[in-house]
Amino acid sequence: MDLAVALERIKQAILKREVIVIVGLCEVFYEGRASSILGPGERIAIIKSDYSVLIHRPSGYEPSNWQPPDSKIDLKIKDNTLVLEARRVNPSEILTVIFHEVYQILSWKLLDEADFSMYATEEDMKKAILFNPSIIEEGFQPFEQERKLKPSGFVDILGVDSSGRLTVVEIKRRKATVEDINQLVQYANSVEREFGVRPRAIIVAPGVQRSAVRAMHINSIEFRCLTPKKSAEILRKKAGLDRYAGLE
Amino acid sequence: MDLAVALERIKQAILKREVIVIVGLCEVFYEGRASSILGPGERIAIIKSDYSVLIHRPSGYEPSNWQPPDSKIDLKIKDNTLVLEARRVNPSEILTVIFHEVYQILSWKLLDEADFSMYATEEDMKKAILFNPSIIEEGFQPFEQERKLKPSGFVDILGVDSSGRLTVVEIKRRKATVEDINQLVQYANSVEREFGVRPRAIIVAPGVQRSAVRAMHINSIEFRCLTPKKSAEILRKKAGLDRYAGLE
DNA sequence: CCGTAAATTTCGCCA
DNA sequence: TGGCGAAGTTTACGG
Repeated sequence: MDLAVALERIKQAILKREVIVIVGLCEVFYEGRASSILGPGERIAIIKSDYSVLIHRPSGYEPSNWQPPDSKIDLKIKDNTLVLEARRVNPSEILTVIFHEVYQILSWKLLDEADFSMYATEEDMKKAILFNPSIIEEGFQPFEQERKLKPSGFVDILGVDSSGRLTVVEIKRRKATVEDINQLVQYANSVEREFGVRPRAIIVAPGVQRSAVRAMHINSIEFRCLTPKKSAEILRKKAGLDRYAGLE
Repeated sequence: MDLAVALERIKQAILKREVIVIVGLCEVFYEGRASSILGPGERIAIIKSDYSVLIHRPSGYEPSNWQPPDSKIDLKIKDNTLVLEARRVNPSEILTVIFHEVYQILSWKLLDEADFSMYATEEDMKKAILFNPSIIEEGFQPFEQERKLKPSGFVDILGVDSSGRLTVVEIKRRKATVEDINQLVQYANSVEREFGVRPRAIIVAPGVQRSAVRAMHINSIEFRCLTPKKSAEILRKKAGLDRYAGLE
């Protein structure tokens, strides 16, 4: 495909706020927070309506190179190549794609206003515990969420157990790591400094990594098993009850 | 575009190990480690040669949904829609894309064997320090890298200073956070338990977040400023010297 | 704009 | 295969 024609085609599509797919033989250079060089190869470049740029190789989930939304896009012909530059400031970064050949250019005005809903997140686990605190243990009463701690950090849930003892709850949607345990210990320390009493500290997660079990026991951290999926089920049941209540 | 034709076109392209781009109006469902629902909208689906699948909305750097390489891809016509399923085991996950309309299907056999080279990584920072330890301080002598610690974690560089004192070095390519400081404190504790002496602990990074400065001073962590870019320059100079030595 | 933490994080290394 | 940590992580949510 003639590069001058390609350039004009891309410029028009950008003006029309279309999503553009460019297929061709290119080299890619990136300079910014890091630097990278990718030698010649056949790839797909995507310029989205929000001026984000993606370079995808024929394999792999991740783009080899990219520029996030609102990058400044420049196009030019140089030395019989089509040069695509996408710049960003703060951090100052530049992505340069040099097309030696362009096989095809496609563009579409795409309309996509749909909501994206995600379930079984850590947030859902927290909601499930707040809806049914006995997941932690019988008599547990949450009284605060996302409490900011003195030096830094946030407690997921702060509450009291059936005997009135202050309890710190940390939630993870994946197996708890030694880092997670250390973090919870820090949080418990902060809470102790602030409240003047040593709180119970409970990690809620689908499991605990083997290497974290030691740290858990040493620091008297307790564990409750809860998966994101189970939490989502609890919330679905709650939603059903709410709807039923609404129909009465 | 006729959906039966679209289906046949995609199947053929998969057999030929081509990279496929499908543009159309679709809904997307994901069920696995989490769940998500994305209502109808116009998007680009990409099936790569390695059987990874990406769903890209008209904006944003990240795909709204995806399946990593080696997913099992199934296609069928159902209720006047084209259904694309990409399954994965371990973790068990399924991505379902329901196309109500397919505007265009494109596919190419792409050849891309080029090496991807990244510079100014944390690894480069470590190499720069090992090449020129005076970056840490005059007389610093590294004697081990990536030393495994007892409960968990790795020390980037272990060495001795000019007075022979054991020194732990942690490297970060970005401003050090309070989490990074805590991690280094844990590492220093581990090293102290193992060697029986309290080591110096130095964080090497382009800077320290304001909130982390307190934690740094409290824990007697020292700071040396080094950027990934500066490290890459040092390594380039070294490469130049090596080449020069080779020519002599 | 900084700080903090989640993410279907992915990816690569190494035991 | 699982653990471990980096990443140009990105993104979202506060203050």
